[in-house]
Amino acid sequence: RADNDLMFPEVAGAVGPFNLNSKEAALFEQSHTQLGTPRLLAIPEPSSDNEKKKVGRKKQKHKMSQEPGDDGDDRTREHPFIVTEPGELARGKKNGLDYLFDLYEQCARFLDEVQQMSKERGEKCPVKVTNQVFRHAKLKGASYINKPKMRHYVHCYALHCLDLQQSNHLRKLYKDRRENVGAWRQACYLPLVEMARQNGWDIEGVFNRNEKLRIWYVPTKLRQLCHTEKSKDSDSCSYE
Amino acid sequence: RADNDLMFPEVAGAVGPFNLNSKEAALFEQSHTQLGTPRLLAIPEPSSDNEKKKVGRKKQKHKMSQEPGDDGDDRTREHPFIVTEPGELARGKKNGLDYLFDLYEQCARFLDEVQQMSKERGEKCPVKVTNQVFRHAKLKGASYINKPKMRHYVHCYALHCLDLQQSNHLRKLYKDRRENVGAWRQACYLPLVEMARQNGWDIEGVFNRNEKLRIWYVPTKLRQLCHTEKSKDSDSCSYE
DNA sequence: AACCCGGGCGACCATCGGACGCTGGTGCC
DNA sequence: GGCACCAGCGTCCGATGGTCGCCCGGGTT
Repeated sequence: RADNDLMFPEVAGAVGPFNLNSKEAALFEQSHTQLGTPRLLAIPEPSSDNEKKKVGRKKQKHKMSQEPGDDGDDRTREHPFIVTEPGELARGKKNGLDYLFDLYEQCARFLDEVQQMSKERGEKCPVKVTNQVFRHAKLKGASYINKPKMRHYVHCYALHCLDLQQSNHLRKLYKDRRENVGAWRQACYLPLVEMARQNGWDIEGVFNRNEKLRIWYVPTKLRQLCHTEKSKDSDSCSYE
Repeated sequence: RADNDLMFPEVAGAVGPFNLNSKEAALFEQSHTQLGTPRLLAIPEPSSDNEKKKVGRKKQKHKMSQEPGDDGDDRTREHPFIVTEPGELARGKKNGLDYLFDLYEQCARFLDEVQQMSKERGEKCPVKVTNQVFRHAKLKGASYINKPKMRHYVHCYALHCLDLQQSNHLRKLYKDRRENVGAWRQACYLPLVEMARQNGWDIEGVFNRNEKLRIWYVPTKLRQLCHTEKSKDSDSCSYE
């Protein structure tokens, strides 16, 4: 039959079910490039996992089979973030904000790779940091990157990209006040809402116009804040 | 607690679960504007349903409760398309290609509306014709628009947008040869692949550069064809 | 050592983009 | 009227964007 979309006989067979996208066949992933450690993890503030790098030990499965006397270093969970000022190294079992922001740059790099690959394979080419990118990052060994975390702090990174000055001030302020990360994170919204106001409330546009931000989805909460602020604005002056 | 993302007390309550997006609350939809019939359905070639417009009768449910002697006019399925040349009205219980292409323009209009609405509500604003747009079209009474159909013929519409001349020629050719719609549809791929070749195989870019096409996803089949043709190109000259 | 605070991220969910193939409309004989 | 063709579109499916809250790490007492 000629239909069922199998046109171009020479093509049909060759192209058919050949999308490695969704599983990213380990073949392609394991190899070389090693983005994770040499350049990237080294740059910012690796209080995280390369303190001693006891390499991968067995993954403890809920209190079972844990050598006694060895409380290991194969941490599963990343150390929590604390508010640090720019250039400051986090003390103790914590990670600083420079490290947090570097994670976003790493993701951008992983996105680049995914884009390159999908172009070579003739697949849909992602424009944003998608699930596929997180999966790719994991396969490349960047297990410290995960979706919920990255999405959680996107707007903090946004402020960092859009107004480094103000972002740095806020970090210093919240550090000196000994506020926790959650409080700092919340505080990052306000300056962004102000920026949106100055850009006709087009927060989407604000993101898209910035080279580094373009690849990140605007967080729902930020969009909502902009929306309600806009409404309050136009409420309070009853003309127009 | 201050976290759990409920910051800005005055905002939290007001904004919370107020996304009408996914159901499009009939309230907002039923009303006015009536895109469907007056301007749009009237323009092209409504061999479709307004021949007599016996308004909505009961939807027959698989041979049950059908007034005898009344084999009604409440057609469920649209009349199939036939290959028509530009300006030609389809004869009999068929629809012509001008009508098909108009459906795409209607979708663009529905997308506009959805974008307007989502901007007003501070929701994510779709850039492409998404499920939401099809749902909106249906709610607005354009029941003759549906996703599988529109996706099926996207590349035909693409040719129509990108090279009207060639599209028209192809239509005439296939009409004169008395080819069926499926054959014409298949034939539409080739000129597009050629266009992609002339644009560095960037079919995505070809779509995005065209005002009307930008809102449509590049069909998988077309992307795959471009990919395999590209491979054949570079195979056949062994240098580089 | 025990406790409690805070936040990392596993895992879930609604919805998405995408596709297949059944159903039945349609024209021909 | 009956049949064979073929295409419309209901309906499914894997994967996506987005989120919640459990679990436990870590600092404090």
